[in-house]
Amino acid sequence: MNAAEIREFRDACSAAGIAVTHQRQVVWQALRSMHGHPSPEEIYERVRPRIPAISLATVYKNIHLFIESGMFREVSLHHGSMRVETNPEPHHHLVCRVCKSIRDIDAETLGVAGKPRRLPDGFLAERYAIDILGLCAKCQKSM
Amino acid sequence: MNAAEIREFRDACSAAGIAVTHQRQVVWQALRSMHGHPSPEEIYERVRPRIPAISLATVYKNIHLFIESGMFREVSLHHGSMRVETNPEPHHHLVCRVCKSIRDIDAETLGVAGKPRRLPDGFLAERYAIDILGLCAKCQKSM
DNA sequence: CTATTAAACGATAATAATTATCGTTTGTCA
DNA sequence: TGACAAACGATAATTATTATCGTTTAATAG
Ligand SMILES: [Mn+2]
Ligand SMILES: [Mn+2]
Ligand SMILES: [Zn+2]
Ligand SMILES: [Zn+2]
Repeated sequence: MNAAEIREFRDACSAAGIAVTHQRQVVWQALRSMHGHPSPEEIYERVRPRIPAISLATVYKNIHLFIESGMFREVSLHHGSMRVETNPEPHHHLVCRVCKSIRDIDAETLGVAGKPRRLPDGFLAERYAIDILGLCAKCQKSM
Repeated sequence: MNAAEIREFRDACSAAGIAVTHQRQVVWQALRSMHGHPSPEEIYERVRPRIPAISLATVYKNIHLFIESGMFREVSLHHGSMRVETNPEPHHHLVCRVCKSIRDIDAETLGVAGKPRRLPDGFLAERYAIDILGLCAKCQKSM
């Protein structure tokens, strides 16, 4: 809305090497104005009042560009389908953001321990699931 | 395959209040024999040589039953669609396994800190994503 | 060891999320 | 002010998952 925000958006686009389009800016501002963890559909519904003719595909394309360029992040990586854990031992995961591989790592090797005291809003913790996001050795080489 | 495993499967079924069927047992054994984090399709392909007539739907149904009854777990909860993070601050999440709500929690409140030293296989860590899985206050009451 | 009955199964249609295609429009840059 | 690649909208296609429904099977009571 304001000038500083528009400048920030333009700078982010040029840093990412993408064009400054009206649709892109409105999607970006919608995300800026939203709280929580919206789905593409929810973002679409937020954008539609401003650009009634926008396509859901455009929203998807721009979300992906924003994530690739680091302007926003995904809450958790999608693997395309559900995955079943076959390792019954308590452990955590190394997840590669490029090839999406998942490797087990036990809490000891990881060096984080200890359940917390009390959680906000009376949340009852049953399990800690730590994903370390990054690059596997193979994907580091191919860059 | 062996008697002890079959006994374990039968006990788990009766504890879960579900019938002992041939298909169910083969899916269970397939999961037992697999490593890593297989998808329903991969489990299906593993089961097919033993029961060529099995339906993919049956594999899905049994995976869900196994997860509901605690015989296996999902690698990470599915929210049905991708979610975009709107909070630019580093933080973690409280995820309710019943209503699938996601609440932000900052690392400080959580009381876990510290990047680890070196990760196995040359994995390059870029970000820690901690999901605390459990029950939100509302879902605790409705039980 | 049967008969009853609810649960489970297989086939397949339906749904939901996401991606691909393609002709048209619009930024970018010289 | 063009030329051209990038982006857009419409929509078809794909993928993952779930629902439906007629048939088969496991549980169990007698
Ligand atoms: Mn694992
Ligand atoms: Mn968050
Ligand atoms: Zn990788
Ligand atoms: Zn809940």
